[in-house]
Amino acid sequence: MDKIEIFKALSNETRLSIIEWLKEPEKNFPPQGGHFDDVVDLKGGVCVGSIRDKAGISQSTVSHYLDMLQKAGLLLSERRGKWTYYRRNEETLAALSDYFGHEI
Amino acid sequence: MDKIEIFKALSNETRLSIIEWLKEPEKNFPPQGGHFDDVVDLKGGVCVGSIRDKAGISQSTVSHYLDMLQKAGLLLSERRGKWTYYRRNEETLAALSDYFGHEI
DNA sequence: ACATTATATCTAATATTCGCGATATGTCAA
DNA sequence: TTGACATATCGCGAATATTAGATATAATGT
Repeated sequence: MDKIEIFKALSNETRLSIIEWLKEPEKNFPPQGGHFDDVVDLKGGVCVGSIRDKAGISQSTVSHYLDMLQKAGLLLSERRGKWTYYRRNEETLAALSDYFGHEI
Repeated sequence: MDKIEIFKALSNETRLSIIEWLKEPEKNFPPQGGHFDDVVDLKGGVCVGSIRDKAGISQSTVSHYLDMLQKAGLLLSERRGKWTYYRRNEETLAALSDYFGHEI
């Protein structure tokens, strides 16, 4: 867990919002995965387009942001057909919360 | 509590270390306030010079860093004669810990 | 095979941060 | 009141971040 990389990733209004929005995906985004015939478990993941719509920034920027958050260990992604679904990496977030509770 | 400003302030190895060092000032820094005749309560504060020595960076940079950390609400400062003593602002740090425990 | 759609990557202009030396300010001691 | 010391501020070039348009890749449907 690279704390510096994590704090840099969180040092931006939009990126911090993405993390917060993804805490309650069904509340903050439209239903996901309606395109699929068979039922797939998206684990609360949200596709890039939905995040882009919510954030109101360009596609390339949101893609870059999601990559930064993933590289920092804050998000996980899974590709399903044409779509990539991003969800929170609760493991890292719990470790971070732990860090603040004890080290800081 | 401006979270973005806080995360920016913590997005630097030296600045994050300063916050950690100041959790246990007597362990990480030489005894403070030896210059004073009468006993003054420094509340665990450490002077800029000691922080500069520990961090191994220039005086102007450490002064700037301490200012950033203070503006973000993470540090408090108190001037005593020629020296300025910096200590943690536990109120903000507790609020931040709370944020991670609940919002994130 | 080809057009369409979703996402990722490349490129580049602009903005911000980093970290230092130089200089200013404030404080004390002689 | 002058000199010495601690800290703060200024100014700057270098490095890095921001953000978007253009383009590439990957998957799907016809």
